[in-house]
Amino acid sequence: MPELPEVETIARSLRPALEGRGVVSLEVRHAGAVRGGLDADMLLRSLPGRSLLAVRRRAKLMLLECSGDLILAFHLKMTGRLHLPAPEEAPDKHTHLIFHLDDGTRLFFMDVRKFGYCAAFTEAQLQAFPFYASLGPEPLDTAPEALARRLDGRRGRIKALLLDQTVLAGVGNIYADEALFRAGLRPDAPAQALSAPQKLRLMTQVREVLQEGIDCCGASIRNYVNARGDAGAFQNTFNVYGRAGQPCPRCAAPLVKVTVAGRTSTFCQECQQGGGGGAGGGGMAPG
DNA sequence: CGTGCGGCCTGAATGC
DNA sequence: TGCATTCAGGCCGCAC
Repeated sequence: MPELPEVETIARSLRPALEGRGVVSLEVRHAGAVRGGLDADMLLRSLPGRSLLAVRRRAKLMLLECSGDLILAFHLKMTGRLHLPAPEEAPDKHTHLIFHLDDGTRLFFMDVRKFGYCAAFTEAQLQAFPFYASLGPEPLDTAPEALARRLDGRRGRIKALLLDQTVLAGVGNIYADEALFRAGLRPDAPAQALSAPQKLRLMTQVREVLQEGIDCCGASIRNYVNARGDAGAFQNTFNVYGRAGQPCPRCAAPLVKVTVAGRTSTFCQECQQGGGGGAGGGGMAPG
């Protein structure tokens, strides 16, 4: 499930292949993959002949900036992929869009579960797109103090806020659980019970875990690979995600699983606290 | 304002 | 072996 580090990794693998290329044609094999902005028919008519100027990432969105004020925004959701196939590679049944480029290469948009989408916008339409317009700050471009302040006055469980893309952008279930472990905070801790140092430590750990994810080229859970098909390595460093029942890497107590904000959350009841207790509580050494 | 749930969608894993 | 159930979860819409 591509979160910020995975989308960033894919962007980096797409850049050398796409930037400066022209789009010759588009094949729409599943019209439902095109949503928002222009519909599939309009995109089919308007895309050919444009150049791909830049590959950008915002939150978990991949943005392909085209000539003539057109931006393709891809959300990969859980199982979406942007894939640069080998010349002989045939599209499978999950390949919904095929972009044919002027050097004879192709870009596949694939998604087994069809949650993901490609939406085409003008710059002004993108800025007005509600999901895009409401996105919070990029964690890696924002000081941890400023990120921590975005939790001030917020109620609700801390993990729900980490996953709320309007609070901060790009964190999903994996990185939320890992950051909470490193910060020594329970996922179900009430945000209003956290001290200022706890909030700051949490946001510092959010930034660290996202940066380490990028440095590892993402986490390969289930099917994630970059556009060239390479797996990431961050999954090898998980402390808690997907490890319910296994020993805590810090204290060896069995990790437990709870549901917070409708998502499975794994944490250590010994090492992760609820927020109220002493300010002295355990800070976690990373990794 | 916040919470919780169903829906979207399919394949892998699990259960009987 | 085979069929049914559960789980995975980003985001939205809705009820409370």
